[in-house]
Amino acid sequence: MTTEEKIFNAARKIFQSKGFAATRMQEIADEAGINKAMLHYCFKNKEQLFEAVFMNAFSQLAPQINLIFNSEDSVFEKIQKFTESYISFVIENPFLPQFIIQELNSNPEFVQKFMQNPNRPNPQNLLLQIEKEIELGIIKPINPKQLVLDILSMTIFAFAAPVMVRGIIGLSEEEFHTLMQERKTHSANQIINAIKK
Amino acid sequence: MTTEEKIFNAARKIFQSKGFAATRMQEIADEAGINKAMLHYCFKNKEQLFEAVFMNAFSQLAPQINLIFNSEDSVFEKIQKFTESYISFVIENPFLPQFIIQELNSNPEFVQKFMQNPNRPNPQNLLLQIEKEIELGIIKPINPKQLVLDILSMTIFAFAAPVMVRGIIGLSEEEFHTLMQERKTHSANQIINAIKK
DNA sequence: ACCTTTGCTAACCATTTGGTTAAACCATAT
DNA sequence: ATATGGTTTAACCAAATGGTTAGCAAAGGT
Repeated sequence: MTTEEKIFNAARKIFQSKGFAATRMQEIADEAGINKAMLHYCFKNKEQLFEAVFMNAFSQLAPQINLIFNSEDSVFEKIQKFTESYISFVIENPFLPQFIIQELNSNPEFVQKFMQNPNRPNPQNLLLQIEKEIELGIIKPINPKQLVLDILSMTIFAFAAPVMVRGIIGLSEEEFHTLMQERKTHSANQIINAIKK
Repeated sequence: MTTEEKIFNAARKIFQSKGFAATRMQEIADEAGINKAMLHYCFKNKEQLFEAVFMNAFSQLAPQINLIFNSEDSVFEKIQKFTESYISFVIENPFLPQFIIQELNSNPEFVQKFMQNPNRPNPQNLLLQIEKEIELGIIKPINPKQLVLDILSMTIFAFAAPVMVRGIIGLSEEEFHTLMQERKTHSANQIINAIKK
């Protein structure tokens, strides 16, 4: 592993658990097992190191989201495949959603950087497909944007606010994990039940 | 308005938009129009000032959540009333959800302080009621905890990750606001459609 | 009138923090 | 062997930051 990789991995670990403002460059250096000056040798400054981590995280998640938006499946199949693969993915990377959401909230100008990314999530196809299936009588008449938001909400929320969810519902770490496994199919079933005629 | 109130309001504004780590005591003092020393005259330190703001925010939200958990309504009615009143409330206080979620995530030990709060959200009643209505054949057989999580997800997510949602779906601030108005009834309808027999 | 308490501020302090510098190290080419 | 160029570090620096101090000013009690 190159020094740059060591730094990047350390930075990812610290940034993702503490956020940008609460992260100290010294802590990243310690975690990477190198001198603080080395950070600035490989990455110009804190902002640039953070941006590298952030863009990497987002480029891991974005393709997952695009899976649902751009395939040949029906809307129902897309919903099933998306919840299944998205939840499986974030169970392995539980810090990703809250990291991205938190930094996006406190740094809204970042949004424009994604919109330039070719991998950016683009719901145009899916929105049109939903309209079409409504006309065909497959789906109940609803606002397609609401449906897309439903899908995102049902899959992402628990990972965006795990501490709150566990606190309110009263779940141990293990019970939470079990609930998330079950959620892969549950959330798809709920959404499909709600919209199918 | 007393000086203490001026400080508290300034602190709320800054903390809620930037989070604990990124907030500077000097910025709070400027916002309040007083000297930095005055902050420490009224509040012991940054942590204690933050905790006052945080607890206040949570005590505004918690009763809303309890509304759904402890009334005499049926589950369907509870869902309708909860989405309606909760979304109306957070439209007026849009920073609250992301503030609470963010600080809870980066400070999980706070959870225990709520659990001592008498107003804490307690879903026991609702969970039992859901089980009962399943037995009565009113609701399809599902895991009651999943249903509670569905309700929270569908109502809160858009306010927890507004920047992400607007970025992905592609909404102006105004379109987002309209979508949230519509969401008061949409989310309840979706959930009820999904579970009613 | 005089003292005490309370509200408030300018100036100051110690520490932390992001970032720099100059020198050391080390592999490779000559 | 020696020079060269990239890699790494200890030591350092300036600015920012949370917090303190000493004292002023006004209100109230005696």
